[in-house]
Amino acid sequence: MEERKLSWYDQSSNFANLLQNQRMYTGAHFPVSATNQVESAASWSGTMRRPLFKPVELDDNIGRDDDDSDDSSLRLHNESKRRLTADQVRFLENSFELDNKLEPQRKARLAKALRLKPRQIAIWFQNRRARWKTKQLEKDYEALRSIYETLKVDRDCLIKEKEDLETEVLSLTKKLLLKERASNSSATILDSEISTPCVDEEGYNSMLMELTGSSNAFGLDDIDNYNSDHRSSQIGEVDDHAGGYDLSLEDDSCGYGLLWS
DNA sequence: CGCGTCAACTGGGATG
DNA sequence: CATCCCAGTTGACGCG
Repeated sequence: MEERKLSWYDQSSNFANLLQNQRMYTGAHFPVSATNQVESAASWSGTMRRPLFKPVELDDNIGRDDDDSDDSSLRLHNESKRRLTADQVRFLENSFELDNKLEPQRKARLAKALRLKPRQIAIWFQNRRARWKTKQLEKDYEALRSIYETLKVDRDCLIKEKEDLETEVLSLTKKLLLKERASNSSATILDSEISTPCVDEEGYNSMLMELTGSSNAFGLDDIDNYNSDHRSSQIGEVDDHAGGYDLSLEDDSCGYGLLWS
């Protein structure tokens, strides 16, 4: 026990000495409130609102570093599970901030200074680590949840953007096909005098029917597939529409899904 | 009285 | 084997 050689240690029933030692021990600075600890250390239960630990007799600790000796007498026989004083807790908190692990020497030192049993110091540090871990998990969870929410919003925006782009692609493809077919079909109709009656008001409906008949040449199958995958509701709508024309191309009516949508 | 908090315990794994 | 740590639990206590 090298601490015994230190002058502060023999007077360790007071916080000021221990505070000094902690500064030396870690080189860290304590908050200003540490002085309050020193002052209030004089009266153990001065500001307490409920029953507190009766300070352990110093003799109980001397020469006994072992945790598990006869601490069972601590509970159940005595009035068990009394809270530590605010000053004790504050001091332990400071110590915990410096280092959340507890070496035997430090444990003994704290125990003497706070008039607690080493076992109590160890238990306090264990419980404190558990509380810290719980809080840390909560923080991590919140951080992850925040990231998740952000990513979700981004994802939804991207999906919407993708859908808009796909719609635009389809629209442009349709226009392109119609344009190409229009330039071809005018010549075709003139040449071969197609007899199929095309009752159209807007002109391009007839071209659509022709387009359907030779869809492969224009890659319409791909678009049909897309429609059957993604636009089934629209296809139904188109089918109703197409039925009105009494087409002989019913089996390929999917082709209109794209064009009518 | 239910609930939350906290000191203390238990049991098991890790380590030297 | 002694010791430490951790996860889970218990029991006392205070509060709304």
